[in-house]
This record gives sequence, structure tokens and C-alpha cells, in this order.
Amino acid sequence: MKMKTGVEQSVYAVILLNLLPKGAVLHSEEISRHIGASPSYFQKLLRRMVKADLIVSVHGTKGGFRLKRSPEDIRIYDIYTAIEGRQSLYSSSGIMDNMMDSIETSEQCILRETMSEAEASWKNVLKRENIADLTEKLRVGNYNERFKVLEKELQKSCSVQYEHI
Amino acid sequence: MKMKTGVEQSVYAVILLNLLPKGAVLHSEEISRHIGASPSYFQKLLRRMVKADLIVSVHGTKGGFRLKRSPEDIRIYDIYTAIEGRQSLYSSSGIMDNMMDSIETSEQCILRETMSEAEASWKNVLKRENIADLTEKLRVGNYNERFKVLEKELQKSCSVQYEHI
DNA sequence: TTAAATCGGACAACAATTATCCGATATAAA
DNA sequence: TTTATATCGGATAATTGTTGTCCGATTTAA
Repeated sequence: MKMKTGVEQSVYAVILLNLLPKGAVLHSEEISRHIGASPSYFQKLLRRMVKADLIVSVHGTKGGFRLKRSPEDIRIYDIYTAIEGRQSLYSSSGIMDNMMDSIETSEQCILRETMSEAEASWKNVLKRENIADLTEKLRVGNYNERFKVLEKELQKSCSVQYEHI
Repeated sequence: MKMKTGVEQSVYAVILLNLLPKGAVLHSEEISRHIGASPSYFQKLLRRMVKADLIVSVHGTKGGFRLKRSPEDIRIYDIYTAIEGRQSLYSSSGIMDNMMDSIETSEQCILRETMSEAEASWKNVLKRENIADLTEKLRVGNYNERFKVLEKELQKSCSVQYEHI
């Protein structure tokens, strides 16, 4: 049981998009290059975040991706569910019915309540922190100098799309 | 990201063992038959629970498995870690170093703290309930009649090993 | 009209989980 | 002491899930 690395990658991708000027978009190959992810696969992750209304895509020449919401309103949890999907960590496989020699499948399971509490508890922590917080952590952290360089670099390599603001 | 079904199976297996008379053991094929799991694979799960000091195995004719601790002292969490192992749900893949063009791998990651909190939070809920609680739930639940039948059936099919008490 | 980007589906490579098999070892009982 | 019946552990196969690739279709700036 392990979280997809795609979640971590996507969080950093969203942080990157948060560094762009208003209305600017970043090419997906540019994003995956900074992240160190495979471009073709990472495009699919970006696609999921589009579907989850976290980011917006712009077609065609000078196209790319930008945030759809304010960074305060994008939580780790949102990215987690966008990438991992909405299926829960646990789902009963109907052992109890089997064990009780029940013919009908009642889907009862004495673990369900505890398991869904546990999952809710996990998710609640992921709801606490947002992209604005994380970006600020980077801005003042050990890497703050390199972070400024990255920020400037991004503002050169992005495409501004005034019509889409 | 999904919990192994082996965890659920193992929880029910431990509940079964909790129904045996003192000192009695149950054959692994008998266990997996009730659970509805593949015998050869499920034996390996039982093995992990032996290593985790949750249950005890008895070799040879009339051998099998029984609890090692009192049912109050076996929590869902214990079974979870026995089966899933101790690796954490999240481990950084070093994206941050890549993103900052860092040469050395500092393994820094702004997600780590949140992620380990989330995991701890999930695990804490799993620590709440124990096998005694779950057994009681079954004893008074919708299936209580069938549960009694199961209990009697088990007391016939187990092997008593007075020397090992 | 062209070049450059996303979109979506099909599919391949890789990894983790589940399942099977078998020889070795331990033990109760004949 | 022998035999039948368990667990033990390693090798390996089958299955499923994740990650990665490719390409034709579509969209849009220039």
C-alpha cells in the first residue's frame, strides 16, 4: 500500500504553476522537465487535474496549463483525489458473508466503520495544507535562493495569454 | 492506492482463532476455507502474523495456529502492520532536489511532515479497536445466530494441545 | 494555412500483489 | 521407529495496478 508518486509530482507541478504571472500558461513538457517526470505520462496527470477543476488547459500554439483556482483554495487533498481517484483505501471483499455461510451478499463488514473513520482521518490532514502554504515554505526554506532563480526562469519560459485572464 | 485484501482476511482469521477453546489450534486450510481465501497464499499471511507475535504456530500432526496474546491486546493496527509491512504510505522521490537543480540529494520535501501526520492519524484510528471488540460486535450483530453455529463448528474442527497452554 | 500545443485511446513495460508448488522440517500417534 | 500430517521457506507463475509510449484528432496563435 503506497501512494502514487504521481501525487507528489502533481503537487510540485501545481506549485510551479503558482509561480507564473497572472494569465500565463506553462507548456506541459516544461513542467515535466522541472519535475523530472516522463512527459507523456505526466500529461495524463495534468489532464486529471483539469478534470478536477484544479488547473486549466489552453490548446494550441503557446498553449499550456495554469491554475484555475487561487492557491489558497487548492489543498493537497484536492490533488490527491484528482490523481488517486475517489475509491476508498479499503473496501470489503465480502468475507463476512462467506464466513457466515450467508447466501445473499449483505456486504456487511465489522471493519467498515473503523476503516472509513481511519480514511477520513487521513484525508483531514491532507485538507489542512494548501498550495499557498507550500509555496511560502519553499520561498523561506533552505532552498530559498534557488527558488528565486527558478521563479525567474519560469517567468521567461511561460506564455502569456491575456485573453484568458 | 488500496489496502491489501489480505489485511481484511487476516483480521477475520484472528477472530476465528479467538473462538477456539484455550490451547486449541486450527489447521490453516480450515481457516482459509472459512475466510474464502486461497490456502497456499493465506498460509503466508498467517506466517507474517506469527513473525509479528500475534499468533503461534504448532508443527506436525494436529498442528495449526492459535492466538499468542489476549484478544484485547491485538488491534487492527497490529494486523495491518503485520501484513502490509512497516513502509510508510508516502516516501519522497526527491523531486524537490530535481526541481531546484540541486546536485546533492538532500531528500528534503515540503510534503513529508504533512504526509507523516496524515499516516499517523490513519494508524491511530486502527489502533483503537481490538479483536475482543470485533468479536463482540459479531456476537450481538445481525448474524448472531449464524455466529453461534460457526463457533460450535470451530470447536469441533480444532485440535486441542494441552501441552502448549 | 501552418506550426505547436492539448486530448484521448490503444497499448507496452514495469512493479506489486496474489497464487501455486515442492522439498525440508517438526510432531502426534500407530 | 515409522508414518501421516502439519508448518516453513524458497522459487516461480498468474494477475492486477501503475507508469510510460505512441499516434491520430482537435484546437489555436501567428
